[in-house]
Amino acid sequence: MSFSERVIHFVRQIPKGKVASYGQIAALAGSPRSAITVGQILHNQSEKYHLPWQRVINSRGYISTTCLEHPAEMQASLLEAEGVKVKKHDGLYWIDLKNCQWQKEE
DNA sequence: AAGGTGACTAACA
DNA sequence: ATGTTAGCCACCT
Repeated sequence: MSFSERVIHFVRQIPKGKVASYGQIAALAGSPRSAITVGQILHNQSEKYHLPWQRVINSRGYISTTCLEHPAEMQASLLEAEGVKVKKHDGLYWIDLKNCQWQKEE
């Protein structure tokens, strides 16, 4: 099972209404320093694997996509549609991790 | 197959 | 406290 497959596996486990950070997923997938790679995988694989890519954000709770095909505003509305409170501050979207971050149970 | 890259982070200045 | 920098490492070309 490759790293990307594990990433996909865990991203799919993020419950509706919650979010996780790239680092969090990377750690679950067994490579804590590969947060940025998680982003690459989501960028490339989200469509073909039907992933809830919008539930993965950076460690500060900000939406950090720079991808034109999947802009931050799209991600924000997807999250809002799931019940996640997305706030906007100076053109940046952010989520209160204290309330919305996914805590995976062991 | 090798090297560049980035939807990240944590550590500095 | 905020802005910048330098590691990171699996993915894609």
